Amino acid sequence: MNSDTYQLDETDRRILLALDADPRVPIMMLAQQLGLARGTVQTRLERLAHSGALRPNTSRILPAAMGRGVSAFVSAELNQASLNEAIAALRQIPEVLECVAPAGDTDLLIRVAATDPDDLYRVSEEIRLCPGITRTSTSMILRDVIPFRTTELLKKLSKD
Amino acid sequence: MNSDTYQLDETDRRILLALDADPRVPIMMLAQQLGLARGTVQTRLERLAHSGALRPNTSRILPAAMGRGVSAFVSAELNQASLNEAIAALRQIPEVLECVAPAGDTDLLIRVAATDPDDLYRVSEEIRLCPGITRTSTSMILRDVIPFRTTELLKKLSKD
DNA sequence: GATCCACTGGTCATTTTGACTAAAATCTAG
DNA sequence: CTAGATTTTAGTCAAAATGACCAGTGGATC
Repeated sequence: MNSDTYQLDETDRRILLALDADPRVPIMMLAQQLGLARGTVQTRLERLAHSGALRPNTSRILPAAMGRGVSAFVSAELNQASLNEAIAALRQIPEVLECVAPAGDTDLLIRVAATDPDDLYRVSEEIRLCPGITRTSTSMILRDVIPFRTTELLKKLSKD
Repeated sequence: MNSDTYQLDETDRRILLALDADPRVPIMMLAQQLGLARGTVQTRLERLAHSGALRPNTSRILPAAMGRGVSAFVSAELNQASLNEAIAALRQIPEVLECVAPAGDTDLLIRVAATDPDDLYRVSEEIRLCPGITRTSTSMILRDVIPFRTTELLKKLSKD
């Protein structure tokens, strides 16, 4: 099963929404809250976990609590022949929180966290030195306006 | 207590790292794995939860499992006088997964999820019509190269 | 030397878990 | 419409985990 094929139904969505409020809530409470049998919730949760419909888990720690209060996006252009090496190298850099490949001039958009502007400079240098990367451009994140969420989308699905 | 002041110690990091593997693991198992008394882990977990060091929880569901297989970044320029209205309007759009304010020409960088390119167009239109937003530019995400993670950073802290 | 603090290792009653049932309800296809 | 498949329910069980306690220990700080 993979995320491309598995589609959530209303029950899945309700479970996930409830889990949104507290990810460690006991299954029994969930079942009560949702008016489902415990076994149902238990089965659904197992199915979800194995379905590939969930993002890989990451501790919910804020970079700021690790002294990494300075975040930025680094856009990188690269020699596309060495894409895979570049990615492998980026994966080794702990300050790289995330990386996506967008369409357009920017080949890779990399999210990083640093302790201060100086450290940010160091990290972006480290990225620029990754094999295949030809150019980078760094843009500090001034404010986290809407933190990542899927809740609203889940709610929307439930409505229609 | 807030995320700016609270700093993790080695024990916190070990707990978070263990929680990384399985966010719903029982406290008792955690304590065993880490060689700590149960009470200690219990206290730490409570403290973490109230410290503001954790990101707001979001269900780990992948947009793709909600039929939102098409992701994109929408960069928006705006009349900065109406920043707050713009943000409030964006928050209402379920397809908006995240939004940050970077330094530079782009005032807001908005991450969206859509069902297909057509839907993506609709969403970016919706964003363009938000109060104060003067210009948008949409760039599809071709590949999620490194999914969001803080694990490596946590590990790095533990090393030095 | 006294005080504070976090951690330990222990208790307790209560709740939750995982792994099972069998029966009812719901879906699906011929 | 009906037979078969699948899900959900509601129930069981022993084992484990929970939250809320406790007194005792060891390290810092004053």
